[in-house]
Amino acid sequence: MKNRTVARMLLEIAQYLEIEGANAFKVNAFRRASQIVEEMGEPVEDRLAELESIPGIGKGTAAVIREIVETGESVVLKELKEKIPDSLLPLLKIPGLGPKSIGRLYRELDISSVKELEQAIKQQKIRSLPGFGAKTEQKIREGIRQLNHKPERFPIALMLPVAEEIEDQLRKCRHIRRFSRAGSLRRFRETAKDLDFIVATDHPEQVADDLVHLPQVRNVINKGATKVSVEMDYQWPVAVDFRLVRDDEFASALHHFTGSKEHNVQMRQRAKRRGYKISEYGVENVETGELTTFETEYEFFRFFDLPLIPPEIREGKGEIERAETPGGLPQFIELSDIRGDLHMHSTWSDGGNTIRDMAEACRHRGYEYMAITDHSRSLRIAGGLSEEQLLAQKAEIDELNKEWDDFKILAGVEMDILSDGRLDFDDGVLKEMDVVIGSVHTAFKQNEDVLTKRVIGAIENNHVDFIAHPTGRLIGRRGPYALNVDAMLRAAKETDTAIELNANPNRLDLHAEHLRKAREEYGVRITVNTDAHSIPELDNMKVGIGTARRGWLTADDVINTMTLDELMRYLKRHD
DNA sequence: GCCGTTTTCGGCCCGACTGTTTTCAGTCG
Repeated sequence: MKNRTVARMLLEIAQYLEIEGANAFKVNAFRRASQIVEEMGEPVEDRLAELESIPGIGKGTAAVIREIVETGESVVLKELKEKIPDSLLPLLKIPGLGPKSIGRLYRELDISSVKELEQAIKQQKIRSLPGFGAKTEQKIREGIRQLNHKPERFPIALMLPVAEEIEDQLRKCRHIRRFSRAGSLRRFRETAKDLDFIVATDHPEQVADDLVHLPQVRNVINKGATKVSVEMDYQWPVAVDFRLVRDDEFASALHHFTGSKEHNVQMRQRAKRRGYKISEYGVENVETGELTTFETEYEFFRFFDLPLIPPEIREGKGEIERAETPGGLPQFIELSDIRGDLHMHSTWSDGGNTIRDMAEACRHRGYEYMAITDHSRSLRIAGGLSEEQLLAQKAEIDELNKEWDDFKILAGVEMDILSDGRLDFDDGVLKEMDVVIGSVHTAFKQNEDVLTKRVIGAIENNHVDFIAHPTGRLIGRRGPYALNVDAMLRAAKETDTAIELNANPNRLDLHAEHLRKAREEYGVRITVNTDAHSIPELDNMKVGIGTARRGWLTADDVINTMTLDELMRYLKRHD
């Protein structure tokens, strides 16, 4: 029984209870239990004896978990399913329609599926219900339409350029004192539902007018003195919220709308214990009613005796507790710690720019080194290099390196790990290269055993320095292949081989949870690289660093923060 | 259902917005 299955069943219990109209806190208890099981590092069946000692799990939920693990079923869930048809659950996804309304629609109009709901709307049955009206009916209709036509969340690769474009516009707006992105994009979550911006201004009405006239606005959802919601026209309609606040409210609003929800709940619980109330406007002393505001988030956290908790780790996953321990939070990696990019392509294989252009671009970014790592011979579709071409390329790199004394190009290769587990070049070639990357580009469908052996085989080769985009997933398009990540990390630790965090926003691979595991459980070295196929893609390092911070990484965990000398010693350690 | 350096009972994060209402419930973030 997988943790995911147990979590899924607990969540279903929560959803049925919610529709039934059960106590909201009881619902929340099951939802929380579901999340705890989902995020548990080890199999839940190994922890059956100590379930009640986990915060958030008590007598009730522990009994249900044990029952599910031991019998595969839950009596509670079974009984709920008999009372409430499972075809009601999809209705929970309709925006604007919540569990209370769904419960009433079912009990009073006998509606038990999206189809029946659509029919009832057509027959104008909804508006006849007390408390519902014509507008609500239309809102539900619109909600169903959205559900069918729009992905729920957009990948960060799509949202980042949109956010950057909006920020360019905001910089040009008059009457704006300062602004910041907020929400899940500020936390560098890999997908986002919408975009949030906090805007400080003394003239909210004028700014609101300017915002609804931004070029890409296609639809104004909502326009008031504190909030402007619009839909912007990109590949899909993108929902964008602007919160207009006074300058002294800016820090509190920014914290509030950056979230995550779980982080905010924990901060508010902490405030409450101390006799304060946190809102988006400031911190209120419950006894005196006095409101404290802050110039910056740093001051906000300091008010609660905490260091600044970076947005990227505000997920309610132990960051507040860790900040309080004597050691405090780690010193998280920053973009300025990166001294070079160790994975990129040139016109020699499928890249768009020459080696010289890529080098100048890297030097311009303040790097001390970079590695050219074009594809190897088997990857024909990407113009993979033969042995001879690889050595010729190395000669070109040696020539180029004479031009700078403050910068060095390392000669590398992104070598295919073939489907039968062999490597694309033999050791004689590999030992000539400064950087050797092992990558899986074929036979993604292999089973876990075969695929994991392929990757570990590459790790065990003395010349392989790191494994690129280890799980192969493409966010929103293709899931990871069946790699046993724990087994890979163990092998990487034993051989002191690094693992890549591929900074391409379509990949972000390894993802944040695996990175945190790599650091905290295995102590594996990571390398953050862009895998750039053209100069602009070198800027993806920003997203990579955001993701590294989500994974709680420090500069010491990442090999391309080393000086050139340190790095060369590290790369040579096996040769 | 969960939880307790104020509590084993009585709380459980907070506010805005919307649509339906004469004072509020539901939904959302």
